[in-house]
Amino acid sequence: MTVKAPEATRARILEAAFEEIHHKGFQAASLSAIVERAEITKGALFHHFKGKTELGYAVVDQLIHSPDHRGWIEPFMETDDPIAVMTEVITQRAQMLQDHPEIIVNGCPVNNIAQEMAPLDNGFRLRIEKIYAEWRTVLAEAFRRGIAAGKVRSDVDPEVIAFTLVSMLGGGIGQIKTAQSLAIVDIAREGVIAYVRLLKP
Amino acid sequence: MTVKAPEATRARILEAAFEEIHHKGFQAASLSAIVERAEITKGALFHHFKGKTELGYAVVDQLIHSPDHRGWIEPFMETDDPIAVMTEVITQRAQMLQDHPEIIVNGCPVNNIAQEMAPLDNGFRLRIEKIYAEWRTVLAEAFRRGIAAGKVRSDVDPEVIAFTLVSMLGGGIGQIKTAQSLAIVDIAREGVIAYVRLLKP
DNA sequence: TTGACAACATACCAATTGGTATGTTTGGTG
DNA sequence: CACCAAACATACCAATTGGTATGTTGTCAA
Repeated sequence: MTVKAPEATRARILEAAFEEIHHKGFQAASLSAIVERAEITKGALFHHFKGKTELGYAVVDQLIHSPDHRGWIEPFMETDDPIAVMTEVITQRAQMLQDHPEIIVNGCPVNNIAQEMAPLDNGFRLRIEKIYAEWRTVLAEAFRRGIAAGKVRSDVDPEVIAFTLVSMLGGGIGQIKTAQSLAIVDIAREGVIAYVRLLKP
Repeated sequence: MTVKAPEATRARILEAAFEEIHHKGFQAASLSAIVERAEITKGALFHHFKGKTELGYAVVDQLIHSPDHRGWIEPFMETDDPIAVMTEVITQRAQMLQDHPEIIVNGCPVNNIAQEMAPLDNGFRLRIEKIYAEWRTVLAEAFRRGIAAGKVRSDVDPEVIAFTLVSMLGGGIGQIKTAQSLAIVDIAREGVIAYVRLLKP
């Protein structure tokens, strides 16, 4: 690193921190390991971030914009047929797990840090809650439109469905991570599809 | 501790370790803190357990027998109406959360350590998988009996339902822990009840 | 061209970690 | 009663942790 490029350096630190945290968890993540992974020094790290906690916050703040997470949100933002969209999305994601088993082993980054840090630090908790709240809101509104369009049963509460779906996906990843078998990915996918299927009028 | 009572001492260590791990996670759990909490010394701890990992294994092994966890399993072991039983159990548990907000903040011990340690250590992973596998099996068999008894739709796969319910509960606790609001407990309960309701013939 | 400040690097720090070596005490057995 | 292994206690260890103090280097405005 002879060239000075603060934005690029910051991005590399964030990337290295994200991977270290994704693999080890936040508390077990080592700043020395992050520094090594980013091929910089502690001087650079502490120049860009006040401390480990602030670095963690920055990582979480960037999670909400990650393509991986947006893929769960944006397909539902305009549709009035969330059942069809969810079936598509879950099928595509399950397929992706076959090729990239990394998620099967290490789980969803958002879910991981949520489970670990939400009870321990309010800064983390509020940031993660923001992510989940947006997710639930988008899903709920999609199902509301679905009901209005007659494509979803009208005797269900959209917000309850949204919460349940987020639970199902987060908990599913957790079980997959624990089982570490490809067979259980199919079961997880079928579970979600069967659920939304039951929501048809 | 002047009196020597190895079994009692071991139990106290396990209890202290359980609480420390439940609050901080396994990796962040400090043996010194556990020693302090159990009001013993490191000599006693390392006399009873080979090291931190073995202690963690022992804690997980005991989780499967905890009354809190058995309460999710045993009610389904004989019934042929799992929908009614789940509605009962979830209602009772949601009520319990109102009085004991500790779980709302710190989450389900099994779920916590599963998320944290399953990817990092195969010893943990296998032990946790055993817990989940038993849970899924009992639920699946209950729903199989339910189908045979005509109390559950026959066009659903019991194993898929079992997996989905475990996902829903684990993920639900995760969201509750992040949201830390009592209102969301109601939504979580309604989500589970609405789901099993849809499974009626 | 030259400051001057941001962007880094190096070398260190006290505190804490899991673990160990070496005790001392206790309760049961011969 | 003697004694001996099990059940603890005390004091320590090297390694690692997040963090800091003090540099050096590059870049851009004046």
